[in-house]
Amino acid sequence: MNLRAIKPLNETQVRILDAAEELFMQHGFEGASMRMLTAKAGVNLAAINYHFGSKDALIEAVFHRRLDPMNVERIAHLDRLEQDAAGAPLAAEAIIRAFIGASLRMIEDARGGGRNFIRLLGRAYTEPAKPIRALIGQMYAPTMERFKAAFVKALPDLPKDELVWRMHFMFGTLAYTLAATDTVQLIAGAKPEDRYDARLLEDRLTAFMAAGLLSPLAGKINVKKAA
Amino acid sequence: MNLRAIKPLNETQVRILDAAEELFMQHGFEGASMRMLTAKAGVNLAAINYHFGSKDALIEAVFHRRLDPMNVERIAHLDRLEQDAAGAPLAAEAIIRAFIGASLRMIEDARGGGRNFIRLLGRAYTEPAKPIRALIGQMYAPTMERFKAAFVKALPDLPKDELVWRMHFMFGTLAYTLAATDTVQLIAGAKPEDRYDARLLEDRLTAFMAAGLLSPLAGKINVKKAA
DNA sequence: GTAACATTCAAACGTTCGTTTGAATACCGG
DNA sequence: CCGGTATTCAAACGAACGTTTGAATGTTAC
Repeated sequence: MNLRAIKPLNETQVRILDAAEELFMQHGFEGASMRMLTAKAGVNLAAINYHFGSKDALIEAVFHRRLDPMNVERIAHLDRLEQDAAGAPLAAEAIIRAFIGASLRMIEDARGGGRNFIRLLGRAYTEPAKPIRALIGQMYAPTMERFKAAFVKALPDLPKDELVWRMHFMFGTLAYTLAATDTVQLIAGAKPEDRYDARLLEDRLTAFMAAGLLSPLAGKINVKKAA
Repeated sequence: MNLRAIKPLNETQVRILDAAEELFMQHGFEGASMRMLTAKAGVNLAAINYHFGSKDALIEAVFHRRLDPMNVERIAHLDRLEQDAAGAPLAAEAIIRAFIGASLRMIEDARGGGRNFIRLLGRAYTEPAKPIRALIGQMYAPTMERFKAAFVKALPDLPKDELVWRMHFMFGTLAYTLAATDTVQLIAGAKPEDRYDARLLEDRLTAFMAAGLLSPLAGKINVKKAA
């Protein structure tokens, strides 16, 4: 699908990618300048252009390094589930966990850059710059198709456009939860320390999403074109 | 609560705010330059600094113009519901509608700038720049407290920290849905034209959120500190 | 050891950024 | 009609932006 990971990264490239992950997360893609990035990485200003070509290409590389393996893992997980089920329909909760588990496990990578990337990713979904949204979109498209097919099989009675909407809502819930840093504190006395208890968060997210996905049809909804 | 709306806006200020709403939504706060903004508004480059003081102050003004009345409306709606109920507990769906209705109704303001603002708002929740997140946070804090109290009364059996998490998830679902422009098309053959059928979208969102909010406790979740 | 290549480095490139200035014009109470 | 305030305007400010350059340094192969 992508031929990018075939050439291994040297140390300088890794340092740049790690710095970019953190600074893009903190300041956004435009807000993090080449000088900030190279200073944080401890490399020369010209190193990014030398190793990646341009700032935009660096942004691409940041996403490819983490997102490609993440989506591979998601699909592999789903394949395994279906194989074990041997034709029987999967539980919606299991499909949801196959999708969100890859993200949440990376959050536990506390000292590595994984957590930075996950929060960056949550923000990228609503990034204004078109090229970035397009990049994210094309990186996710095959995974989304795969999971949509799995949901269709698991929920044969749910109309397709209703499913699309509910997948959209689920995706939003996940994206926002990953991106949000201090918004929980808005609502109440937050305990940021257990936001990153990935196991607990996965349970809560799965319960919320599954309930929304399986909620009964209102009946009214399907008359939209009959009027 | 805020003393900003007391001085009426002249035409130049309104033109600037409208242009800012659209360009901030399309390009982000850093991506939309003073020259772009003033050109779109049809005013001189110096007009923003003259009328608002700085670009950052303009950003603040953009949010205050729409968000303050929106939160006033939300709380008024909730007050009315509780008054009509005369002490009886409210349905969770009704509280949810009181919150999301104000946003969704503004989407229907098709030719006005309301739709632009709503999509901008959806993005601002995950904005990297700290001052902007802080601004949004303090503008929302009282409303959040008010709605949290309403949910507590409506769902007395739901543990408080569980409620906070579910409110967080609901907020994310809404924010992402408002911000998303073409991400739905990721999932399947999307029909962007009915994304802005606010009535239908409100039904779908309410059903999804209410199901998540009311989903049964997994039991396991509460053992987190007992272990 | 030296030629060939890869990488790092300091410096500068032209452009665009947000903001400021001071003169020109519009508006308005007397 | 005039004096004073409010607004608009063209021009310029210094700073920061992403990128390029060419020399210096490291690395590898023979």
